Amino acid sequence: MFFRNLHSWNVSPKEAIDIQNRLKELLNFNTNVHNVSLVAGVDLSFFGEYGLAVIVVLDRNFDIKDVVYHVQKIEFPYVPGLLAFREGPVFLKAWEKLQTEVDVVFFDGHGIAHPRFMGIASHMGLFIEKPTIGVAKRKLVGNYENVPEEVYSYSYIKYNDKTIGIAFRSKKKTKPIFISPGNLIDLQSSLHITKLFLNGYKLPEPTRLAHIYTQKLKKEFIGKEPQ
DNA sequence: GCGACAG
DNA sequence: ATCTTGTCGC
Repeated sequence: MFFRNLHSWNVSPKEAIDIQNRLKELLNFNTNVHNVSLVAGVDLSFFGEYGLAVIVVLDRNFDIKDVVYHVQKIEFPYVPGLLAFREGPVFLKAWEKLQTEVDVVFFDGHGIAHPRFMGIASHMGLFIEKPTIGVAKRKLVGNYENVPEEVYSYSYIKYNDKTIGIAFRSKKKTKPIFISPGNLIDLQSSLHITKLFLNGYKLPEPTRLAHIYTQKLKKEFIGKEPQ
């Protein structure tokens, strides 16, 4: 699949922050996402010096239509707020291998619910030029009021007087998940489409399945390839 | 200085 | 994310 390379990945943490501040001006949330038939879920696993990215494509019946993955060395350290610089390069290599056209892409991490509105879902959204949604298991920045215990209840995440996402109770007796738009989609649509792909678990099916593949493929890889 | 801190 | 088994609760 195609993607636009907006900058070099061989940068320092400080340069990465400058890039994020520059790219955030390119984000667009005024798009209407209609006819969502195929979506993709992205996740990564790690072993040794390597990272393994998986992209799973699903239809609205949760049937798997395609799966691609890519393994390569990880160059950037994990720094809260700079996740895209660690996982982005691996994801993009897997994205190049994808032959199936999708309507929306779910990422395991935040979209604009980020100190500079450039979480991995937003960052990758600018590269692949497709609607992206960030679904994280934990908060990065912002504040939100207590989310009622009732399923599907939610509260908005505020950061510097701006609404950046939603803390959403996706399953009974489970902590909320954090949903935020990446690029080319608005907050309400992000919530709506995420609900569309929930399948009885805390995390939406695209991301949940991508995670399962990421763990399974890693084990196969460790057993075959010499390290 | 202290607390927060995606994966 | 990853290192790792059982265990408490719904």
